[in-house]
Amino acid sequence: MDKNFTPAQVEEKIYDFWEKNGLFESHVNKGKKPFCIILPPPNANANLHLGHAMYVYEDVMIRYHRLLGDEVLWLPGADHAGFETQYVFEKNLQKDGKSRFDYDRETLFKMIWKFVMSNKGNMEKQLRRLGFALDWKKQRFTMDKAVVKIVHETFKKLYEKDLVYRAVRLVNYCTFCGTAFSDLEVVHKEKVSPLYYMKYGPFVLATTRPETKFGDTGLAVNPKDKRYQKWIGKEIEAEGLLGKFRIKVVGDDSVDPKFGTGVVKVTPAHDFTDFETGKRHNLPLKQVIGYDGKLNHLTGPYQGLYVNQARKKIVEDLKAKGLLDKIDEGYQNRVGTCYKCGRTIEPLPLEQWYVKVKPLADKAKEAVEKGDIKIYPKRFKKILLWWLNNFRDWNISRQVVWGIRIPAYYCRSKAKSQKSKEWFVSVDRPEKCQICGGQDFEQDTDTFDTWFSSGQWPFATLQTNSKELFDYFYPTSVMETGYDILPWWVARMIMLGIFSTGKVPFKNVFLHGIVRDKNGKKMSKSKGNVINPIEMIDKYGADAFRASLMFGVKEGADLSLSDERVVGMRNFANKIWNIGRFLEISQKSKFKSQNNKPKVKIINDLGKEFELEQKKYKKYMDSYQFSKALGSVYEFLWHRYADYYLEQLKEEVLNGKIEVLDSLKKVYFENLRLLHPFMPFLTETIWQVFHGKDSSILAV
RNA sequence: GGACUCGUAGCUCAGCGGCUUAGAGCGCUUCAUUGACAUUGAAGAGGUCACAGGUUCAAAUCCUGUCGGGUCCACCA
Repeated sequence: MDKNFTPAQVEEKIYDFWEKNGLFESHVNKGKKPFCIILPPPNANANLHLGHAMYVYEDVMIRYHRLLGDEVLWLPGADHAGFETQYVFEKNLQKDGKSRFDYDRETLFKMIWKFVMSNKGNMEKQLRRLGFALDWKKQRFTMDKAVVKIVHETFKKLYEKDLVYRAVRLVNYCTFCGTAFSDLEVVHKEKVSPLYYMKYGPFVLATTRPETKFGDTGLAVNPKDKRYQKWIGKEIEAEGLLGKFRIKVVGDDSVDPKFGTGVVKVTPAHDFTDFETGKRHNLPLKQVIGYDGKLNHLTGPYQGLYVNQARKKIVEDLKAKGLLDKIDEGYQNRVGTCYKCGRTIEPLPLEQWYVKVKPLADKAKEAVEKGDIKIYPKRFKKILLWWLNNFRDWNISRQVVWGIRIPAYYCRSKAKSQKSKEWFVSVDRPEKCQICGGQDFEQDTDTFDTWFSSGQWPFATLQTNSKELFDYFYPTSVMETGYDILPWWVARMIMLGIFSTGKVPFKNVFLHGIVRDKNGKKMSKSKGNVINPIEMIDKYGADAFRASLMFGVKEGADLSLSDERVVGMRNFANKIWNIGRFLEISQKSKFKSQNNKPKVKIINDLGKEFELEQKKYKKYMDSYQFSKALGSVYEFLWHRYADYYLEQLKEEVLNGKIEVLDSLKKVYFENLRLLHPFMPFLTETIWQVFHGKDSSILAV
């Protein structure tokens, strides 16, 4: 053995050895206890980041259970990540001076497919570098034909059970990204928005969005507000920028008499609250802003202006016409922005597919409350239940090319004759219209929200492998992922999993924290504090890097990563290596006969202490306290075994007391097995030094 | 406005189903060392456990409040 452990020399070889010998593979084995984790599929559009490295928690569980002798499956995969990927791809196009509008749908799709496939390969290589014991033969991609089929079937089943519907509502639309989003993709930001007090006939009313005034179809006051009661139900006449207009006044409880002047303009097509108010009072929807973010033909001279330009111009014109009462410049409110590009979200009316969430959430809630699914750390249970209680219906339509196209169709000839589309849902493209016999179908051009497909991941991956595999491993044992996607992914997997299979998708949820920089700051490209996991592996080895993500970290808490942390673990790895080296050198040395008695008591103490360590370790591992498990091995091997016992027994071993050496070796090997889930490359390398190149610590 | 979380050694953090001198990693100080390892060993310095009350024989640990970070959610136009 060399003086130091050099990870770069062994990691690739060892991983190949594992993979070639099928040590990560799993089979249906009724005689053994199944243990299964589905890897959260990384997006196939970029390199792995530290969030993915945190899946090391899964590898720890997987390898631990393999060593326990369970039948273990860790199933890898990749997510096409619809909008996200298209966004990344468009950024690349931009560098070449192109945009998505330069290509037709099919060409664009093909280009992205190619892009994704090359990224996917790269991503898989990187997962291997982390040492993950994944069963590659069973890997899946969310765009695999068989997976897509399942997604289609789920959609159809939801539709048939009346849990999916199509409706015109206001959606969260990003006019830059060109698509609608679900509520979760909207980030509310605190902003200073001037509050404009405009004159509306006999009233003055306050608004932050004067440019939507052309879409006003009513005014609202609180019915209890004595100042305005007499106007309720009447139409008023007012002077506007496009001349005189008449507008109806309604009474609505949602109006706060203390805000502004107590009078609100109702713009049902461009404000979520107003949309609801409008519905209550039958006010028409008048859309004056287009999906391109510009004012439309209903706005006279303002047509063609972007919202911000229009606002400026309109305020000027209002002033000029004496229609502006005052401006409160310091007003603060929260504005919805696009989580991706950061621009203001425009609420716009659009017809979309919605999942009726409540019935699904109720079942999910029951499963969580009953304990069919356990959540670790337990504080997240409350948060999950909060979400399940507060989800609104889920818009799953995305105006994006890259994704699973929604299998909904309408018959063109029928649509023409009836002037309205009647949608129907079909897993495969229909051949003939069942009503008019027509064959000219138009498929919905939208694709599914990525989370709609990834929400089906646990059962889709298993079912597309084989029925036997599904029956054996489902519900899976643990879902391990970052707490930041609890509502996006975990909650939806539970809802869709129960809906589709009648069973929970996993029995336990373990959530890890976010990796931050050494000062506890969030990593971001703009701050320049992003750490690349692969670079850390190159520098210190995969084992040291992996251990540094867990050592001394409370489960579910955020982690501050620094080089110093990894160095500490690199040193630990080297220490373990050198214990092995010492034992190896000792066993090679010639044994001289000895007269003095071996130090029996110390050896017995070592044995006892090891037993205690083993018990602690097991307790920690079985209760998801992996950091403590690692800590107990660290403490024992370094500070007890090496610093104390080895120092005491060193001379005897070097002088050839073979029974002492054997006891030391026994405890050492056992500890290698305890450490293996955390530091697989190191422990396997040492194992093979003592047990032969063809042996594996995993195959004992 | 609601919820969650954190405030412990110079730094990053454990400990928090109450009980001995409050811990780790890194950093720092002194010493040691030519055959396991300087990616080492030994010894050590360093903390009013944010603050104020309360419960208790006993609190960093439980409760209440205050201050200060962080995060998530929320249709105040």
